Amino acid sequence: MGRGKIVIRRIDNLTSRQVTFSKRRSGLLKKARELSILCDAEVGLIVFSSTGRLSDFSSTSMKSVVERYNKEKEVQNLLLNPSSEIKVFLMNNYSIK
Amino acid sequence: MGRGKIVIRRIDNLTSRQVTFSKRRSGLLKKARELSILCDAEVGLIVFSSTGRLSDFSSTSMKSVVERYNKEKEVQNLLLNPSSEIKVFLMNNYSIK
DNA sequence: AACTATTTATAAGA
DNA sequence: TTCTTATAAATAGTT
Repeated sequence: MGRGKIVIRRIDNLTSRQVTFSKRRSGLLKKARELSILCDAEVGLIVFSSTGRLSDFSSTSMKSVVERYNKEKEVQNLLLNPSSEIKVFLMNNYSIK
Repeated sequence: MGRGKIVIRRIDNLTSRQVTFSKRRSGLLKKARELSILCDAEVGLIVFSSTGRLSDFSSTSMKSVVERYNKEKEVQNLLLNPSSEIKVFLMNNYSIK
């Protein structure tokens, strides 16, 4: 989106990289916020610049988003493990495959 | 960006909300990835749809992004507390204000 | 920090 | 849901 098309690879020039970071970080945060509002989604976004500066957005709180993420990943891991006794139990007792 | 301009508020119609979610989620994940590559940034993005489905992107691992985030927030909290002895120590011994 | 030419994202429609 | 397309929005390169 701009005067020219670009290839998605690391920008070598430091100044250009910082300018692009500044512009795109704003855009990304805006779009994260819009998605959460428009679609009633829970969103957490963490960005560290190459110089280590932190930007973040969360529709609720980052803590709750991350906790929910960790819980979901635990469940996914259980279900991904074919030999998991818990998976077998869930398959046998619920509609989970 | 589309046939008409929209206001950023929750989309009432379920179908429209799901369609918009699908499109914008893709766009957001893409832009998160692009930012991390172009600008050498560490990015973590977590999205739960209104039905609870998880999407995520992380340039490194979500675990490391979240750990870095938590560390940074701890430091910020220390520095934000004016009476913090640690802050006073840092101010006196380093160039931190 | 602004400006704009273009690209990209996407809202609405098929 | 997938594809299309007109238009809005983002942004790359410039000033």
